[in-house]
Amino acid sequence: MMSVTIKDVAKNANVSIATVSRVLAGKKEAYSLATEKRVHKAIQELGYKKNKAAVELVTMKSNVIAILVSTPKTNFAMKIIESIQKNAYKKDLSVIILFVGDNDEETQIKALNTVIERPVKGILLISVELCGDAINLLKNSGISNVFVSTAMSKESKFVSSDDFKIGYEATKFLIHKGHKKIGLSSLEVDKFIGQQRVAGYLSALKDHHIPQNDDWIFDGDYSYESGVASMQYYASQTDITAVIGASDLAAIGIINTAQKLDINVPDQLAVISIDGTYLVDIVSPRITSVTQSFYNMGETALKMLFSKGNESSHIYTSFQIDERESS
Amino acid sequence: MMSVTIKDVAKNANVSIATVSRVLAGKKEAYSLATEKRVHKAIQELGYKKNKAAVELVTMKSNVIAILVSTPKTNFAMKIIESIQKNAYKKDLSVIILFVGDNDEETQIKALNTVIERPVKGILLISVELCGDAINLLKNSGISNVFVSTAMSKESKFVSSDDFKIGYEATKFLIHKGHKKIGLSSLEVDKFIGQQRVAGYLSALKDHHIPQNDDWIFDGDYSYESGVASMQYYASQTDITAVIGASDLAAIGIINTAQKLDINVPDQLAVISIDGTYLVDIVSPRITSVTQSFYNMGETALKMLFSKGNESSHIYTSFQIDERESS
DNA sequence: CTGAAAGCGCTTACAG
DNA sequence: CTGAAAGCGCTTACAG
Repeated sequence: MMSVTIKDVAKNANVSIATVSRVLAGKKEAYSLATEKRVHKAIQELGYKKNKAAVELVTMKSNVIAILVSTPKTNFAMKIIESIQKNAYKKDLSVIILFVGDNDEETQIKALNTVIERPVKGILLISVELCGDAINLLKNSGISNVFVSTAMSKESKFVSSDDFKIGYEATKFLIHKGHKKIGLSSLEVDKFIGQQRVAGYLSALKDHHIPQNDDWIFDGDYSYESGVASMQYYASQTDITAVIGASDLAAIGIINTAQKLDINVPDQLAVISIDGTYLVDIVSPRITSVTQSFYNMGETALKMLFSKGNESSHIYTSFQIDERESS
Repeated sequence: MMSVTIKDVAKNANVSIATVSRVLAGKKEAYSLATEKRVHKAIQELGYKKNKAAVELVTMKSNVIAILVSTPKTNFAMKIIESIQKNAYKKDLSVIILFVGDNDEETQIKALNTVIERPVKGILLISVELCGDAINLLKNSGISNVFVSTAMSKESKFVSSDDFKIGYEATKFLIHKGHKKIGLSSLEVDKFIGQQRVAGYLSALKDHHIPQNDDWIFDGDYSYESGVASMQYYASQTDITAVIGASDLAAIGIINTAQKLDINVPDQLAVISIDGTYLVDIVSPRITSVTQSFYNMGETALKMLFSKGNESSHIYTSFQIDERESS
């Protein structure tokens, strides 16, 4: 199928292609009303669509932004994507989405190459920690980029919650409820976010003069299964009375396993989750959560992508604690 | 930042740009090993990346496929997208994702225009019913397309579950459990999928000589809230003993509301959901479901997109009933 | 095995 | 207000 080009429109409207291009671009001063009408009529008649590839080639830029997102173990990434998508749409930006493995250098490099091969306007990376070579590739590309939800290194732009503060506030909340033996479950303790939350957790304990216990911190991957495993462990090896689930799904795993073990939530075990997606409201008991503002996160990331200046600006989006039935 | 082009590589490797192009394309017969090595070395040194926009312009095709997906009310679309994404990745295809309103002609047209403006290889439409003008736009574009999860009209390619059969089998399952008063909740009764499921439901009742009752069918939109509303209605206006939730979320809404009303699931009310995503396993009671094969659906859709021939081929992916605790 | 050249569909100074 | 022309970075017959 031969598609209709700017030439066909020009011929039909009896003007030059330059004029058609100007009308298309809306350079008002550059053509008469009569011309404009003829061109629009021709476009209508022929069903003409601009060829973006040609435009991108000649202008060396595009209105495409790329999202790299790690294959979901949790469910919040979708919310961020939705937010980015909606806001991008308003600004006439197209969105390319690529899933990458979280610690998989090969897919990271491949995805980045795919993206860099076209003149994308910017790259958003949602909860992916980039491997060494991938970081260099991204830097050398010179393409504006923002890390979302996961803070990378100090030299990159990122928007996320303040995970230290999340760890601190979640812990403080449980302490104020009278708990002294508090678990911290299912986070990746050797990754940036995990470290921040652990640090915040420990800091809260310390500030309240509560002794810490390494056995209370359960390494995991934010998944439901990880929550299940942690609860089995906690029940058999510890005497905690409260636990912070590092994600909603992990918290649900904890609660379901507790119920199976005849441990009443919240009476025998208080649970608070981190994330606060719709899941916390549809399970029973409804889960008290540290609720992150994912929608705002996506919106902010998009703004940062186009903001001039500081290449290492960090923005923390707000979070709040929503008390429900599990604590 | 001036990026490096094929010219730079040619100069560095001391060959023509035609040769560089051939090496890049891997046309083995067309260059010597020595040349190949020099070119690859130059590419390495300069950090050259092909400009996709130029390639697309000259070849008039791309390896981009577009996904239009309706703004999620349910949670299964993500599974389909994940599947498409993974399989596309293997075939070196990039994926553009656009969210569109379900009955929103404006966003549908805008999204389609965005997509058609570049030489995309194909368009996948996940659970979106296209409005009239949008349908024409898609057809006239001449771009290969497949509807996923929602069957459109008979003239388009689609892959989905057989929703008549789903309605039939879900109903039969409950009948075999001894139920005669069976609700069908939260589906859009005036859309294609809803109609199919209703028809299957009625057919199963008829085949088993069970009288139908219009009051048992509750119009909705597959959402959690819709499930909640239906249960309030059923409890006050009907005496059903079993109900089919049109999505997992709807079923969860039904169950949570039943519990609030002191109606025991499954003893006083049996519940079966349609979808069978991970949600059915993390709530309590775990929900018996008609489990659709979303992963397979995405995979199949991608294959259909590139299959020659029949422009109106339909493929039904399989489903199964998984009995759990809610029935 | 290799290169010169045409051409893909646009945009944008430049000249009028 | 308008057009002729150069050029974006590639691919691919064509000719050798």
